[in-house]
Amino acid sequence: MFALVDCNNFYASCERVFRPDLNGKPIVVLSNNDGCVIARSNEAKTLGVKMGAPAYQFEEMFEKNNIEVFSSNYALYGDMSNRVFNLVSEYFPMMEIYSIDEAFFYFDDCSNLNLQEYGRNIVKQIYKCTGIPISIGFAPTKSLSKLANRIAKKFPQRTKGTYVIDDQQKRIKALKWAKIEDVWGIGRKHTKRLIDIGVTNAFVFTTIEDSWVKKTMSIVGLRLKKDLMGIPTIEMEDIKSKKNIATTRSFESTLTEFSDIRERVVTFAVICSEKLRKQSSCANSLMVFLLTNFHNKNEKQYSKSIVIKLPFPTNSSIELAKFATEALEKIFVNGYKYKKAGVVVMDFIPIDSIQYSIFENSDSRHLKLMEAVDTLNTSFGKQKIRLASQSTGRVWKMKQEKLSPCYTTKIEEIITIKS
DNA sequence: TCTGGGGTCCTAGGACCC
DNA sequence: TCTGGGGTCCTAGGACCC
Repeated sequence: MFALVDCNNFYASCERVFRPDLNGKPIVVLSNNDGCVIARSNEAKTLGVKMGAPAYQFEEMFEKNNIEVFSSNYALYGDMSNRVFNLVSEYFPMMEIYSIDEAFFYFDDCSNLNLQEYGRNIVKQIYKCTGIPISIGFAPTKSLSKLANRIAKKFPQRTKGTYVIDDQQKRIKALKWAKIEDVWGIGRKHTKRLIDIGVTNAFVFTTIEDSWVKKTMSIVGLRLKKDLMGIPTIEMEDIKSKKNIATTRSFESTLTEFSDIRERVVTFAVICSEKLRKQSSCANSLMVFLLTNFHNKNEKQYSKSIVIKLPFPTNSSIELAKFATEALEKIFVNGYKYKKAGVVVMDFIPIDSIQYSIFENSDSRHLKLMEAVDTLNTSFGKQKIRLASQSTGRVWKMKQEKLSPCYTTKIEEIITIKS
């Protein structure tokens, strides 16, 4: 049996944990730079706030309906996520963290368990210990457990947060209930193609020809079909480390000068290096991209990316910053108003399997230095030690006007209890 | 007149997820 | 004025190899 555990309206729920006065009130959480709505409490959903809505278009509406607005606080959400899944993992033998607010669990034998009761108990315990409401879906395959979870979330009174698909009748009933666009793995493009041939729910999807599915949706679609039919096809994965690491940002305003953009690209490369060192990997290649504002139809558009192969694998901030600058020089063109850039590092190898070369200029000498930099930045705050090519005085900042305290990760911001 | 067959690797782009 | 960021997997086609 698989179980999918998903936190309800996760970011909004995190904001509520230390602000019980917000229970029952509408909350939205905004993306970086306070750009778009990326999370909503149920109350905000009911009021009609759409996922991805640009915040500036809704300011009046937020005000009028007393919607509490937050900038995203990833330190808080990351920490709360760890708390939740550390606790849930005690109930199952196998866990696959799927995202910040979801994880799959698997167990071979649950014949002596009443899953409905087991799940409800977990939901209750997690809420009691962390303050985060979760939902659980049990089913014999991964995609069906996603669907079971959706049902649990949609009918909280009836399900009390847990739904189990454990026989054919329930499976078919659930599939018929699920609109095709809500099925895990079926996005906008496939929805359109499927609706064009009359497939409007998940059940009909499981009845169409394999050959059509394979041709139109590739092997991925076919696997999904089998999985929904109750044949376990999508397996548990043990994710040890990432295959790509990206740091990308929109700028607070448009930039035209090479030096301004270089400053940011260097910082992106440095952040990528830090993330690489955290997972003990070195990158063999690096990509830099640069974009104008594609929302602004009146401006000349430009978008370019470049991948460069590194002469040796590295996770040194100094080396990666240097290569990222070289890459940027190749794609930067004067005369455009740039809005976004990013650095992606790729082709990793574990740090302990690097072959150092006698002849090439490998960077083993940076290892100690980077270690020292990481230690200092951990103790004294992010980016306290920077490269000279990063900005020094005027540090550019994201717009984060509604940031909540880091209740669980900064000692100065911990809650005070008056008794 | 007539021009094989079987691979690998890389890249760009598409589709999806949260 | 203002529109996020970070991932995964798959396929087709080109270049190259023997």
